[in-house]
Amino acid sequence: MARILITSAIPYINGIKHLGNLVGSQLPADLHARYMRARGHEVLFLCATDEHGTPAELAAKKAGKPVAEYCAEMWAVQKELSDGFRLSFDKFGRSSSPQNHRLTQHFAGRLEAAGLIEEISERQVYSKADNRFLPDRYIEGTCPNCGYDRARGDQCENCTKQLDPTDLIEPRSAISGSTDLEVRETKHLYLRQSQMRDELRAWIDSKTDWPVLTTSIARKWLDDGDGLRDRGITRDLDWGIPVRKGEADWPGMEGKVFYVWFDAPIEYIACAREWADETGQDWERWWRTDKGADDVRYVQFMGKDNVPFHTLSFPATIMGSGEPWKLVDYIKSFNYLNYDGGQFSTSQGRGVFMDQALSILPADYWRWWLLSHAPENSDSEFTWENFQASVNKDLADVLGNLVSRVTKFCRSKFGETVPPEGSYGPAEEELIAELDRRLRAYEGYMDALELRKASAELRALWVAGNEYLQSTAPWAAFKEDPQRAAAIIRLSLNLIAFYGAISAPFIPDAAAAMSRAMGADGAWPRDARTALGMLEPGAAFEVPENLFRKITDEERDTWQETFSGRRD
RNA sequence: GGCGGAGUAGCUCAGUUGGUUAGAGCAGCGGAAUCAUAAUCCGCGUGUCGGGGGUUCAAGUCCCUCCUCCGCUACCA
Repeated sequence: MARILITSAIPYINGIKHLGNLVGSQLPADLHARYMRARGHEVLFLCATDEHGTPAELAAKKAGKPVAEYCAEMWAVQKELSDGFRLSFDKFGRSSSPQNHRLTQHFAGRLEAAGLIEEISERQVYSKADNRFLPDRYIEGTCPNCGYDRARGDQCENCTKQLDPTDLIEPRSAISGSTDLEVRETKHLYLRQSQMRDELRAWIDSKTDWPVLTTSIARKWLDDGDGLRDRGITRDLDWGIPVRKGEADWPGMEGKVFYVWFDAPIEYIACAREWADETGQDWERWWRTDKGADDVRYVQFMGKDNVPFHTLSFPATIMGSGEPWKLVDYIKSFNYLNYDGGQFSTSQGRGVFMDQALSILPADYWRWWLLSHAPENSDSEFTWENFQASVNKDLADVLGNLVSRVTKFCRSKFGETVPPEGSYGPAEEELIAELDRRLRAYEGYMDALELRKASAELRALWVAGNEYLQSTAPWAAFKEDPQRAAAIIRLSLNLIAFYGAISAPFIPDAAAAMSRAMGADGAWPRDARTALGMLEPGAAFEVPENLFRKITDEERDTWQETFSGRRD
């Protein structure tokens, strides 16, 4: 038994996430957490909302609420949705927690003591009307290159030219439209990541088993241009973690807060403290290698856009502290899921969002499709036709119908108890051999975080049940040899319990229904032979409701139309 | 522009260090069965492996070049 620490990239507080966000981090993390728990490992699975930054402030303003109140409400919304998708976090925390305030300030103090913080005076655009400094992308104006009148301060979307806010002609605030802007001097703290370049590179180089996607992005940042650049870790905002040097004030930094990308990853640790404070558990044995965490395996899940922060900035923070914090052991990163020929878009409301998905169909339907089509090797695409086909075929026909035909046949011929008559023969031996072979393959893929292959193997395990049933044909055997039919059905009922156990990481609700109907505990099977002899002959079982319903062509067409456009 | 990923059957995708007739699921066609959510099972794949060139006894798999799509490009998170 091992101890596994799992974190999912923390979703930004600003609004409800779409399925592309879900499949790139939280959902595969949950699959791994559920699987590892089922295999008997001790798991701590953490996630949280990422609450600081300009977008949160603006969203709160738009909603007409104080930002703290807005975040608290949105946290509750996201929590409810993650529960709805059956994400089994041990703690769903908040980056605005007191624990994270203390820890973030602590890290800043340590980094300062280690000489890794530098104060830099810089000039930034300030909007008097908005009473705030404006990040580059919140400044709009006319592009000096192509004349596009809605170019942003960081880049012109029309001609793709990289810009500096001061390049813009007639710059205005993207927030209020005000042109009353001025450049002001402001002081910020920079994390001197460049000092740690060699250390970071050596660490990345040691991770030979990481996905290429992960390491190539990290190396690109290490080597791009003059190499890894220092990074500002403070902002002139009201909402955030006040800049402090550990417990002490930070002269000259009054009124400033830490930048979200500094405090957000630290929330991974703070979240464990939130969990510990609530449950009385020990968080240090998960996070401090001097206090028991040296044998923890730490796995992170994220979309590819988050990789630089998890391979460089956060490790730099941890290494630079000089304290024995646990570093990540494996980073599983994902490409993007596209939506029906284009991108999912939060700003345009294009695609399916978590709340909408659950209002249409239960979590298992989405979990199955998303996990079995996870964008592991390249971007992948969601289409309603594909979704309908997968759900109907895999879940309703192959798995759901198998449960239905077995339990209903048994009820009509033998009653709702496990028939004790008859014994297993060659057909059963053959099935057991195949199930064992496939179970081992399935476990191997799950261990290796090969999601698509794991799902294909699980499906093949379900298919093996149909093949067995088809070839042994208990409905025919019943006419001449009822005992033989009884043995086949007894095995098949055990098979349902077996599937209930091994399917749980993907489709927890249906799997629980299968286990419950068979009176099984859902424990991971040791091997097929043992698993297929688990149910007590003569024991009662229930015929469950159909596990999955099918998606009709009409529904598919309706949904395709509904979600093609704009949300709200 | 730079960096990275991808371009394989109608669709979604697999294809270890180059090696026998390039695979899976879905869809399609034919058949079996009728316990079941008309659900299952069996059989059927002549694909310029994006184009071109090269290395090799042998390339989807290595090298060069071109084309197309996508992502990132660092104070949005």
